[in-house]
Amino acid sequence: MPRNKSDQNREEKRDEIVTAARSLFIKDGFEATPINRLARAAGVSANTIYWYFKDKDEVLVAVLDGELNARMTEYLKVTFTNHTERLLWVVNQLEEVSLLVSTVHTRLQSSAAINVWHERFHAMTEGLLRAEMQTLGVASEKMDALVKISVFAVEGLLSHDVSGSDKTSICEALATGW
Amino acid sequence: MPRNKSDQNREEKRDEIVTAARSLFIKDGFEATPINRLARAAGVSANTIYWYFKDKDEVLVAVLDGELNARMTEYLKVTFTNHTERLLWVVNQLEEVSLLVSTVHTRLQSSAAINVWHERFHAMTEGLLRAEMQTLGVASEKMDALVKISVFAVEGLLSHDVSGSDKTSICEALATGW
DNA sequence: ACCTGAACACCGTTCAAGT
DNA sequence: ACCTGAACACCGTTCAAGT
Repeated sequence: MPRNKSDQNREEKRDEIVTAARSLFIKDGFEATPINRLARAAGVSANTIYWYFKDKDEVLVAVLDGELNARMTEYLKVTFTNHTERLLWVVNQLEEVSLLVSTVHTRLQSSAAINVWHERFHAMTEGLLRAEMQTLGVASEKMDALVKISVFAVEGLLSHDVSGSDKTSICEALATGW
Repeated sequence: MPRNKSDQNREEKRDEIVTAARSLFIKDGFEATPINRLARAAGVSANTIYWYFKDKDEVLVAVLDGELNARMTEYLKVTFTNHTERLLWVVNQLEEVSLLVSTVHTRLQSSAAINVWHERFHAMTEGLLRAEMQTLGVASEKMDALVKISVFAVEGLLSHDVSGSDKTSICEALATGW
């Protein structure tokens, strides 16, 4: 059943706002992008954004969903030769949106919407990681701990910008143990 | 040489502000504590705080220094039976000031003062950890990676509140390898 | 339904003026 | 030197009013 014209326009307009938000949030950061500037970039007035989104955090969630989708599509297309390489790929991808990552961790506490998104994201990535590590023969008693350690290490790499060689050796240590 | 009266009063007043800030920042959080409320709790007017501190972040740095000092004094008094126990102790200590921890990671980007403090903190804790792990016979090529992984894992535990049993198994995995 | 200009509430910080 | 009341700048959000 085809959408009516009004609905189409609504989605297009919403998308324009999200597109503008994506580029600004990634380049300048969520906190450094006032609603006013976002509105100007999207070609609407500031309060119009509140017609399409409940609040600024909901705009962020839309951006996050879009980015996650794009990166996941990419991930499924790549073939990795080993686990270290896979972890490094993830780190590099996340580094391109590192401002988004730190904003999520910041707003987690004050925004229920971001909190929910963050939990879903962790559940998903931990699930993928667990499946991958099972094929590598990680002992099942240490599995849960190692999965979380890997996720935390990747997040740490993003927020503490570490040298490239340290990044590599950290991913290697995660992949091969000690 | 004794301080003159004016200097004494200045330090005492400053301390009163820091004491009020410590309790509010830890209980409610830095972001949820407007300068106004802090001023009222300290018994001064809002702008008086700017006579003693350059800005709100500098108040935070004073609180962080005080807390770090207190916890370090405590740390040196405790004797640990193994490395897992030591890591768990650190996690528990940091959990008592978890709002401070997440605020530091948040304000890191926008405040030079917090950034400097954060770097010093990491240098110090990584140094302590490295020394400890050397006595445990960790291979020196993996040392740097393992130190950073441990720090990141501890930070992850704080910001993602994980179950108690997961905490234990993560610290065990960090201490005993995989 | 969709959009806007104007206003509101909040917050960190500064300024002119006092002692 | 120390402190204050008042004001400023900024920002997210809402409201009354338009089409």
